[in-house]
Amino acid sequence: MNPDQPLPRKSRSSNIDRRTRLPVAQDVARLAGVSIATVSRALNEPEKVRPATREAVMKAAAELGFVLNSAARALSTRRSSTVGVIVPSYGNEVFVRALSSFQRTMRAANYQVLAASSEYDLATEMQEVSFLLQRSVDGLMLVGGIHDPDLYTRAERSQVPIIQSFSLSDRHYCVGFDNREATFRAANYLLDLGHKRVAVVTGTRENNDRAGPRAEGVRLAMAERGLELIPAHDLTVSSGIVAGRDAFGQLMGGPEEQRPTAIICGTDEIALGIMSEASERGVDIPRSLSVIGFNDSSFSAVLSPPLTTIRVDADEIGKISALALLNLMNDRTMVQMTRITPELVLRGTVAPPAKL
Amino acid sequence: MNPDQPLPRKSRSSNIDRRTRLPVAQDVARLAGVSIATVSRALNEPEKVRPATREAVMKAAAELGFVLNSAARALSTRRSSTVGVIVPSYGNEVFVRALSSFQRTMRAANYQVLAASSEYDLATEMQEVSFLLQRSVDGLMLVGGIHDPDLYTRAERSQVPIIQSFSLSDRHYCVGFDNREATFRAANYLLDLGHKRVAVVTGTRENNDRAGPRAEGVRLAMAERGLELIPAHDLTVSSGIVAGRDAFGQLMGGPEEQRPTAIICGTDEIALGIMSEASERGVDIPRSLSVIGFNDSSFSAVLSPPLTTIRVDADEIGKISALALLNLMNDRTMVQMTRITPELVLRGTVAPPAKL
DNA sequence: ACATGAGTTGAAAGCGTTTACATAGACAAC
DNA sequence: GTTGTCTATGTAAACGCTTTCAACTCATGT
Repeated sequence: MNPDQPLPRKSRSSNIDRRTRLPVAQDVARLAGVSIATVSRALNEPEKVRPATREAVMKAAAELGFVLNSAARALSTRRSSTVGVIVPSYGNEVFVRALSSFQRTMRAANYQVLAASSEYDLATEMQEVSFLLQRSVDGLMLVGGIHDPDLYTRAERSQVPIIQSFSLSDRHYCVGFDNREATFRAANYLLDLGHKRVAVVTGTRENNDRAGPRAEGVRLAMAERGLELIPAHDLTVSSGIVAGRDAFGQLMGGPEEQRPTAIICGTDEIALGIMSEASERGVDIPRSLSVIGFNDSSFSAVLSPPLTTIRVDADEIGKISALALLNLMNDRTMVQMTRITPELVLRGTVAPPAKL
Repeated sequence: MNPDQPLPRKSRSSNIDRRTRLPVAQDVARLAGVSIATVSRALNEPEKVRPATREAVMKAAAELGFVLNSAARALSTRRSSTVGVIVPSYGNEVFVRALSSFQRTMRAANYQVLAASSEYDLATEMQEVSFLLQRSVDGLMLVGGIHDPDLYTRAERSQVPIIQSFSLSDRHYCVGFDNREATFRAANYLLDLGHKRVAVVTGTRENNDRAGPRAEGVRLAMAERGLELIPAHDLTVSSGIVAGRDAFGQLMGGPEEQRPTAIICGTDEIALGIMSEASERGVDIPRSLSVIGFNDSSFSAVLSPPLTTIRVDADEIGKISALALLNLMNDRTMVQMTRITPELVLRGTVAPPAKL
């Protein structure tokens, strides 16, 4: 337009060089009449500077609207005050709840959390972990104990502690519960009521140490009573509500004397799918079919009938995991395993078998 | 133990000084026989270095297991490759969905996302934003257009672009929809069926530009037909399923001729609560009461009866918001407003009023 | 032969903190 | 008065990158 007008000096970065550069510690130091080191101390270790000095610094900082540059801080201290979390999926309410309380706890300790989902895929998870390590997170929370073997190596190399959640392990720090025992107890409850044909349907068991053991628990309980969990009654489906609907079809398709009289589900979503399909096909729950879910999702209590389910305190898992990780990151001693106890919540979807 | 043994030199940071220090660019440079500048270029702008050199660098980097230190990078470039998102709550599936697709899109562009929830509180939101700005996020996604006035000032000061979602604005970049129009259409659908007493129940409307307009839309549709949305039929509740149950009690408590024949809900969770309570009290949906939800949550289609609801494509909102923000952060031109169209999904919870 | 210029590379100056170390006072003990 | 101990502050060197600028290498055109 106007070639006479001198172009603004190109700044170093591609961003516009604003006259209003953000204030840095040096500016605060100048205004407060102290050195930059004192500014840093006043902000990070207030007890180490004389009250009068401290206040001068605080005042100057407030006046300028100064905020510490966290990248510089991270570079200097070699800690990012950031932790990473990888959950299998955001579609499962229980993970979101755990994530949420994990985050709340971390936030209170002045940590930021970077979250990602693996979509139940080990390679994706590894990729996300790489990304997180590159961001030099100070700690990592993972779900379950099955991961890319490289993951542990890499994390250790970067000295990033890992906390495992939702399952137990004797080789890693963990906050979780015994998945097998949970369904074992649920199955026993059904067997006590007289059920003989109990089915189990879970999400994918590949690289998953929650779903597999849940099926195991049922098998075990039945075995103890001389019953067999027949293959047709042991289903692996993709997770989610629609998967539950499909499962119903597969389980209840055969002749009546082969159909299960009760189903234990790996998630409440699957249970909901089964209930929905049952209602559509006119199968009465619980009179003709008992159903037990897992997780006690928010909707479970208000279904009709309300869903009997295995409740897991996800908030607790998230919170304790966070506290544990905080300990680990600060080289404090730390119990290796925290065991959460799932609780069988009796509601309206279980009854004795019809033919009893 | 052994006082003769010299103590290991105390390292600068409190961490243990590992013999296995992580490799830095300098190490790669040395191994590849090039300068550190070339390493940086090979990694960031491969096309600017001769193929042979590039490969030498890559090989050396791989051999050492080198990863860029993102804090150093951020400090140097003044960009963190991190964006922040604040949603009102993780308890609302629709926000989680949007967040998830936002994240996926950002991730593909090599950005990390820091997420937080405001719990529908402006002060909390502002606090989180402060925290995010301190982390020097490059961009911000917020839900709705009502925020602490400081928020915009501070963001602008840091030159952090903001994208608003789930509602529209002519003052800010936004990806959302017309909340009033959405319920307006839903209300008209009910009115066309002959309903005269339509109620509306939403979550908190304070500092919320989604819930308020949703109620507005109903009022407007009724007004156009000479009907009045009476105060007793216009409810604000805390969000969630239990809130829905309460709402049912309040709305259906009065004498029959004052009860609404249809209810439009601000979320599917509220609708679920209402349905649950209705079923418990023996009120037949849809014959005695029609219900319309909002968001089309995953469980809505499998309720019995399946919930008629206003579907909002949260994945789309998340994805487009991310793309928009990416444009903004790269000083690219950008449409100011992207309008998503909600869709009324007809299912089983609406029927003509009983007394027609 | 020489200037021109495009394409590569290296040296070095940041980026904004933290922190080891030095220094300077103040005060007590001798 | 000297010495030593403390405490509060300042100096300056990292931290590990990116990027400007200059230098250098080869073609290429004249």
